[in-house]
Amino acid sequence: MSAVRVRFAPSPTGNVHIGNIRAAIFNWLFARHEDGTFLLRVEDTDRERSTPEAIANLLSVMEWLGLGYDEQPLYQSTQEKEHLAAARQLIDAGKAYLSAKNEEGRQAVIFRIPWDTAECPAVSSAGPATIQVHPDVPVQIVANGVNYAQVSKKGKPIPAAACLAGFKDLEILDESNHCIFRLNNHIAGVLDNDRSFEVDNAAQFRFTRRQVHFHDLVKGTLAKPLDSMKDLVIVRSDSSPVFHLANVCDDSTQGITHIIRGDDHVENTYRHILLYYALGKTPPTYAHLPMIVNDQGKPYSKRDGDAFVGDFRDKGYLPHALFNYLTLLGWSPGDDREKLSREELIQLFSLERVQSAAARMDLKKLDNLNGQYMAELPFDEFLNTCRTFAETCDWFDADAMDTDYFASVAELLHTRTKRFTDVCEWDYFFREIPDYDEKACGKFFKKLEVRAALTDLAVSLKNLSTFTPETIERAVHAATEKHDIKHGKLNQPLRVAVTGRTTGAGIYETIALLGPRRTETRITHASNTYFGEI
RNA sequence: GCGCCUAUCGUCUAGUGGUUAGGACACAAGGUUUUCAUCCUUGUAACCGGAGUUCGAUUCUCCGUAGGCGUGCCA
Repeated sequence: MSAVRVRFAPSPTGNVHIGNIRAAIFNWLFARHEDGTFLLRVEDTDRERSTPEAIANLLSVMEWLGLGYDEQPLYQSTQEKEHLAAARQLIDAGKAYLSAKNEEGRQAVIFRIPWDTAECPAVSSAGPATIQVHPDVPVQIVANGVNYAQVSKKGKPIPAAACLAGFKDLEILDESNHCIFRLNNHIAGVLDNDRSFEVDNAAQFRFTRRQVHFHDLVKGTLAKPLDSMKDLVIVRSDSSPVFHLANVCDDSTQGITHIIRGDDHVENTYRHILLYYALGKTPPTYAHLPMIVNDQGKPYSKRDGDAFVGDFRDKGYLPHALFNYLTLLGWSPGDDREKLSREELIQLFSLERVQSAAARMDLKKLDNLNGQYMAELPFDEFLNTCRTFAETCDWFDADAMDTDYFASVAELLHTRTKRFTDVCEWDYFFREIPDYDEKACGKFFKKLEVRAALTDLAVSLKNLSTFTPETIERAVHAATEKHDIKHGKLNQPLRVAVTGRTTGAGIYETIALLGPRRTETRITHASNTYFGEI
């Protein structure tokens, strides 16, 4: 086992989303490829929204997809003491401070983006910088940062704020370029919260820009200037730890070496890295995955019901088909292979090959892949799952069901089933009279000779001594010749007369399965109902 | 507004400083199947725009454009 330790850290607040589970899959694949450890951490600190049902759903979805985790899952709610201790540590070290009191007289804990970055190798200088400032709005320099107004293109003031650390060596200049304030002269007092300043008539900031940077395994080297960051709340005034703190603490205690997550977290990463160093830890390696978007190219929202993993299971997809399809969203093995076994995926997976643009779900392609997996499913397994899905269909009658007959239907349709929900369309095998596609009836029952041939067939099929695909084929052939119909031109009318529809398995096999009685009844029904007047 | 990220057929993607820019899904045509589906063959279809570097740019750089993410006492 290698030193690699990764985790999937969902918050159990409802159904598991497809984008989430894709992150889980990539973590799992990376861990297995590296012979490392894959952990589950349940971020259940949102007590209002985290429910036992959601946790059960999460666990069942992971099991369904075969995403086995190593070690016991860590429930974040059990770590609150550790989180608060970390906050205490930061306060004691002067790296975090308390907010102003709220109405109830309580205070939040705020992490200060560090002014002194000596111990933080992720911060580097980006050279001198200037920002235009609107003179109408006084610049405030206080313990929790700098408040000022930028100048819009139209010359209007736009409120802005950033952490103190963003403005190393800050000089504030007035409109005639005179320096009217030097932060370095006052920084100690400001940080200690003894001093604060309000500077009028400021026109420009001149300072040394510093930035946090890290190397992302997917996106390369990324950086963010400190003057676009603000100090952040790490413990709310009700004493509950905030995501950023909890996340960093737990990743640290779980010994996570690689954080693989959606790229909506890129911006958080800069803050997390700063937190790691402030806590005396070294941050892990990061890899940010592109988002999965809906067929409109938009981010999935709660309204995209299709996006829950459980829905794919309910819609009759095979877990490995979904798994395989999801690996192809934002990743490829580098050659033309697409249908890949789990072993192949483990062997081939690498974060370096992950795409950085968002990927769209293509349900058609998923269907195709699912059909491929479906076709090679062992028949017993196929049959059992068909049975489960059939039970949800309105035509299914558990008491009256002939299991051998059901199995024969399943066998006949096995290779043409793309999803298990297709089973519901097998209704024409089980109803006495199926629903008829009237448009198809109009089209295929038009010719007189076809009607006559079908009427003949109702009788000749009924009188067959043995009722097999071969004998049926001969009977159809005979009727075709007798009524001077071209080869094969009776098959579709016959199919419509017997099944009500234009597609299905081979028609002889279908009729053989239905049996002589039902066949005759249906042809007669079709004749009476749809042949109409001459 | 500001910061960051992204951009190859309709979709998922491969790929390269010089290629007939490859594959898959979808779509279309033909073939096999006396029928349906499968299957086989073929076809339609892409380097976001503009500059620059270069003998040569889809590939490198810059500027646009479009989209995404972030800018919370949400996660």
